[in-house]
Amino acid sequence: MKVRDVAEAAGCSIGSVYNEFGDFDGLILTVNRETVQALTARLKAVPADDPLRQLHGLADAYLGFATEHANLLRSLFEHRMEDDRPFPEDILAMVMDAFALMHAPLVRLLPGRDPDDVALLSRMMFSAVHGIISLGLEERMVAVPPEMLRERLAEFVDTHLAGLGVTRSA
Amino acid sequence: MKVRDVAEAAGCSIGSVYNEFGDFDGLILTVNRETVQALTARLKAVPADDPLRQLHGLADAYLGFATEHANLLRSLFEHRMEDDRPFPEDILAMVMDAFALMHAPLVRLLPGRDPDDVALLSRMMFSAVHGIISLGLEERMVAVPPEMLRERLAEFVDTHLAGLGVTRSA
DNA sequence: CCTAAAAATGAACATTGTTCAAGAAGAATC
DNA sequence: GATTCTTCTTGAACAATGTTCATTTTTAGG
Repeated sequence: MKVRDVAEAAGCSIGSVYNEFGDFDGLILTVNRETVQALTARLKAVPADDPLRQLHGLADAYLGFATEHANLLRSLFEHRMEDDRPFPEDILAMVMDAFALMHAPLVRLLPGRDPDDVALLSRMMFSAVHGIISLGLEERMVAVPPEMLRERLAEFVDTHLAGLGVTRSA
Repeated sequence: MKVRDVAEAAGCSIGSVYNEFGDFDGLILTVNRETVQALTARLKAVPADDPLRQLHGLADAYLGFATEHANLLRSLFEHRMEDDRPFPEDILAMVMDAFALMHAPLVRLLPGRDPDDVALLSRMMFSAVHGIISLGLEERMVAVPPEMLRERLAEFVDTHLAGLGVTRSA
């Protein structure tokens, strides 16, 4: 993404882009905000009736979004602020909202556990799924091939839940 | 990293940097090669006597390397080639060598399984661990806090192995 | 209409990757 | 040692891109 391209696409001058977004970071962050919102909308569309089915649905929805918008997700997770400025709070809050959707079903599946423990478990599961998907879609390095990603991701979720003591029959 | 800084640090001209590395990509890739080699050396230092202890050791070594050289690992995994040129084969091969160290103990722990299956499982586990560590060290977004990363990572490995049917007593 | 505030503009600047003609250094031959 | 040829090194100049800001244009108020 280039400032000049944005200006041309918007039919305005370079200066106007700066008036609107402040600087290049502001431009990127605006895109990232829309990315989080689009992702959240997609995750919210997953049925929440059965927690196990919901977890699989969320993983699948995340995979779908990552497949269709690989660049946007990379921008969201890999962008570094200029001059070590802090990451905007509002984006963090939006990501947390999206994450809460993944946290909820795990809480239901592990009713006996310490809530703080479940919070860390869900963070870990999200990071793991994110890693599998993002490396898998890179098609380089050590990665699960994209065409197998869907079923293997489901398998991963099942395996990990089994390790946590969740029985599939429930 | 800037070409001019490299030239100054090396005590030569800008042109000499280009004679040596070709272009900016060549410079980055040279750094990435050293990164893979350093990582491999570190992983090879993990004792291979007991496969379960080895897996934990490898995860821990990976975390240690990522903690000490966050920028190098990011460069290795996030760098995109200019002009969509293909990723160098030799680096891929070196990464595969490093990865084989993680694959081997899992093969020993799952002797009954189809080798292709174990290959995919180990890729998935590596991607998962990579995701947990890289997001965790970012300290932003949904991530496992760095100070808890070590023990939680071990817990993750145990949980996933349990899900795969590996008993800790062995 | 006139004036003041607000917004838009794009030329000019700073940084950084890249090129390449010119010069320096070295090797080979006599 | 001198000459020539080859190779290496240099850094000025160029290209691409983020950034600034004095100027111009537009809008709003009276």
